[in-house]
Amino acid sequence: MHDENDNDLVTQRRQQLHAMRATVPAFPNNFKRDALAADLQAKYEGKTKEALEQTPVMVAIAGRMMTRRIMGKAAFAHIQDMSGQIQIYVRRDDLPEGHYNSGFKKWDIGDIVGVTGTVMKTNKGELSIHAATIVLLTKSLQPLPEKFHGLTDQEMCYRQRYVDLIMNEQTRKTFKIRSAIIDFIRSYLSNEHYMEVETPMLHTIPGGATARPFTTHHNSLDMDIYLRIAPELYLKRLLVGGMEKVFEINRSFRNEGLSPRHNPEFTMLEFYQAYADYEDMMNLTEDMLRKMTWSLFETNTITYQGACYDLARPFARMTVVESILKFNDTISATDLQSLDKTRAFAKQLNIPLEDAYGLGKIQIEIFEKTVETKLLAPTFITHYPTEVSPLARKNDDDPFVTDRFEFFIGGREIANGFSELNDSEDQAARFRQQVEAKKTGDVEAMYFDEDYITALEYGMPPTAGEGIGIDRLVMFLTDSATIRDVILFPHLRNK
RNA sequence: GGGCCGUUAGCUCAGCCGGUAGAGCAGUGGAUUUUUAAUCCAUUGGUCGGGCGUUCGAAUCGCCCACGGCCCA
Repeated sequence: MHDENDNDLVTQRRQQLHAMRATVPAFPNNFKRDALAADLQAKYEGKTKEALEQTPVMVAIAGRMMTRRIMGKAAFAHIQDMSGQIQIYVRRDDLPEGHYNSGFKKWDIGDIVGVTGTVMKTNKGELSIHAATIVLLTKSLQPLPEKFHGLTDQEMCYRQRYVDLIMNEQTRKTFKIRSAIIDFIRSYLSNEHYMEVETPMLHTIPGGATARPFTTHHNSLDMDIYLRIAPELYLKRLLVGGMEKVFEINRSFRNEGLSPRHNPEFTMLEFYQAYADYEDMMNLTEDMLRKMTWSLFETNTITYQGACYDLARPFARMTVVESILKFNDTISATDLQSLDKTRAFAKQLNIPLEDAYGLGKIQIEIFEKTVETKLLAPTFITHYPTEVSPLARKNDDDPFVTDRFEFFIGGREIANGFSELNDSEDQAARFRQQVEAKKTGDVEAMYFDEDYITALEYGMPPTAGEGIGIDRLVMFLTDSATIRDVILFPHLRNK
């Protein structure tokens, strides 16, 4: 930010900084801390004021000054570091000459300081550091939001996440949990002997999902390329190569609208396991989520947006058709076998239909409209129509559907998995259907990926795979209403 | 895409039957050696999101636009 944009508060602070530059190194980097606020709280909270006075403990802490109360020749302030906050007690006569009046008293809330001193307790019982020295490590030029209400403007929280993180404990907590979730996934899969891999984000043929890609251009090759919409087809090439258990925690990109559940870039876990089927994936998912919640919260009961979810109980399982019947009294199982009757029912629900839609696609439209948001308790929905599952293996008993499931919790899709289609001839036929759909105007339909077919022709073992939406999972486990609350820098329009 | 709500000091918010903009916190000056939303006295600070219109006069009424939020598709 330039001087001409400064308000009075910034101008004052800039003047202080300029005055400081003239006398001392303004941004020193030689202060070594040896303690974190939360560790000190944990270690010394139980000690009495007297005990701490009898055996003084010297520590060095550093962090941002969040509050300050000056009472003449003594003052209190709170210092915030990555672990939490701790109070400091600063007395003029206990500091080197000049440090109090010409230093500390002139600094501002928001400044980053280093403090050495002894651990003490105040008369009111708050653990504090009695400062022996205090140095300014970084001058903050921008004033922080008000101490009591903090930053509440959601737009500002997203646009200036750094301020949100400084001010809001809940935001810090959400992203700590996000990190812990990803940690847990890595260790869980690693423990199951999965190998973490990295596949391209720049794709010459976007594939692995039905979605519109972002397009960009490679200058020296003079070719259009796409940001990946999913890593699936590359991961399955690795299965052909003999990597029998792989996973990738991937950023994928889809060129679609923004919503409380959609960000144009999002994080997915995809994992694949040879000699497994979709039921193995469901079992793994159930086990992993149960252990995850226990590992994170030491409970399997999760509160999300006021509702309670028990992940200890077995997750429900039902087919797409069963779920439609459960939530729609006015259509029968036989009707759902009939294209005409199902189409009429969808029209009754005001679902816009294309002529090209077959029975399976219409069933899924009905499912999304009437079932999805009602799947609150953890539920696997299985037997997705082959028409809408171009990469999934057909069911042996009923080729109209595939060996596929999606997982729902809180009315929201979290995961999608299936027994993989490893019949190269069937896959080629499915791709051709997708290309036809694209010709008739389906912008989300897939391209024909010849190299992927070639890979399958070398032989991919029977395999099952799954994708889990990490952002949505984090939303659920952090009680966040929107995806923007679980992405550090969510996409917003330019102001 | 449609509907509703919001945008006023650095932050959190009043003001909205039109009559020259206010509080708290932060800041500034002063008092204060155990405070914790510290306290006490004094005080600075605003293109009222942007534009156009109505009017003698618009933060306030109307229209358009931008950004955000919620709901619906």
